[in-house]
Amino acid sequence: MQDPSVADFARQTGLAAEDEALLAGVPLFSGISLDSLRVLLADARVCRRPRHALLFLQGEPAGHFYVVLDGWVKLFRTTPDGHETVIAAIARGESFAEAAGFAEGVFPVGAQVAEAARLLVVPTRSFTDQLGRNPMLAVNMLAGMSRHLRGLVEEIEQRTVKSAAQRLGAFLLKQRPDGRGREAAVIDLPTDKGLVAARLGMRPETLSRALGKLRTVGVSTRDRRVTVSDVGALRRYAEGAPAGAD
Amino acid sequence: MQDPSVADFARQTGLAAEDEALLAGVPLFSGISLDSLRVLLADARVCRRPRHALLFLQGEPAGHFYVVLDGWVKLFRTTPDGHETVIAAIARGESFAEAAGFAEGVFPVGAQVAEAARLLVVPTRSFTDQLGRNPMLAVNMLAGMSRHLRGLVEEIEQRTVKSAAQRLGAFLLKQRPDGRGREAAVIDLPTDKGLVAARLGMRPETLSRALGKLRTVGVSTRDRRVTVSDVGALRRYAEGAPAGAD
DNA sequence: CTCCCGTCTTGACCACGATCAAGGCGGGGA
DNA sequence: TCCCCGCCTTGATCGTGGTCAAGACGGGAG
Repeated sequence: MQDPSVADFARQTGLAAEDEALLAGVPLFSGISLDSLRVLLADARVCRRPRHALLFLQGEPAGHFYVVLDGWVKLFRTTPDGHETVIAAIARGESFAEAAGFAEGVFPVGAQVAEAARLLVVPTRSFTDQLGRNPMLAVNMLAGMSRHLRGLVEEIEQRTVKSAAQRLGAFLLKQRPDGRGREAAVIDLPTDKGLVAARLGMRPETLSRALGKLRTVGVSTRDRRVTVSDVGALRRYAEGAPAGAD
Repeated sequence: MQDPSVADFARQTGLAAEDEALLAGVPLFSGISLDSLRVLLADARVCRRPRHALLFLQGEPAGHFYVVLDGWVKLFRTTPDGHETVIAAIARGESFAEAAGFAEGVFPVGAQVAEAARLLVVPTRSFTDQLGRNPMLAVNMLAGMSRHLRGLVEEIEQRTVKSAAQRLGAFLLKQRPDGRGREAAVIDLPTDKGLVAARLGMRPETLSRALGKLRTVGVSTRDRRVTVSDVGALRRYAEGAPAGAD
């Protein structure tokens, strides 16, 4: 029972039905109804990019921003002395270069596909046009952003309060395809360990050692495949006090 | 040569002329013209509160948010085991509880005046009303917020890359009343050292030791009075590599 | 098959800041 | 006047994670 305009929306943008649920969950869009989202994103388009594809370079003029529908994207900055530092690793269901969504400018970092990706590309122009036409939409978006801002700040600040192993545990639990459960689980890391480490704000060596520590709570690894023998125990460890995992 | 409406604005809100410059510099309002700000804040009011005054408690319904025009405000959360932890220390020229500005809800933390304060109180209702009436204003605000978000994240992340002493140095330089200069300077800490430590994300003991380290670049302390013998040297230290301050 | 290279792991070491503990100093009240 | 109680400083110790260095492992090309 679909409104024809919904079908149009899907056809024009290239979005699959299940993508809409994902979009509704993007932090940037929290507080915006699905109907409003369809209006806001009428001119957005889906595109696919293979691993290692360059999306844009630092300093390039920006006329659009992105939502990751699938895959991973790496944001990086090229240091004066040549090599690149990873600024962030963007996962499915997250947006990046959002600042380019509200005002044109230049991209402050470069972006490269780390795992073959499906991306939603949103042009700045039509996005701000629609926001200007729907004032309450803009206000809702402000509300969502300020909530998001608080969350982000808290998350980054707790990088000091949670140990590397705990953060890794929380990350693993987020990757579980099936939402709930208490028994065993097998998780395939969504990207290579180096990038997972960057995502968690640690060095690859530290990630390796963190995986080692998690062995005491029933986590074993082979290449990218992680086996959790007791999800409940891992959850308790990830949320509990940094030290004693008894 | 002042527009009469400007005078009205000042009379109604209780804002002094020099406060407007401060407001224009508030991160939340970056990207909004002064004229628009006057509209947006028409229903805001200035109030004074003495040291230790409680502004609101965690969980209270929120119908307004604040801008600090003078003084300091401490945000805290009361832990289950009784005593409070400082979440943030808000300085002159910063806003807090902004999330309450876009949608009513409850305050997620408590707020107490740490140094006698002049505050601008902005009612949620009239604020969102005005935003709804001026769509481009909301869009500009979104642009400002997303820029601010990036800045905030970067600042917090560099808590890992800069040492405690460097962060303290940068903080001291920000406190200088006179903008530029290379010679000596005397700086009075804006609040007690415990709160300064919280502001910089460190323990009081660490602040004390950081002041000790700064002695090697010509910084001396007596109570709240800090004397910098060579501002340039301090700046170089604060911005340079974490280690060798030779 | 062998060589090479990139990814990952492991070990040794170190710097930083948190924590615990012990005092110094100063101001306010009885 | 004395005492007490904040605030601040200083010392000793410790856990965490970054860094440097050395291999292990696996896949692809020659």
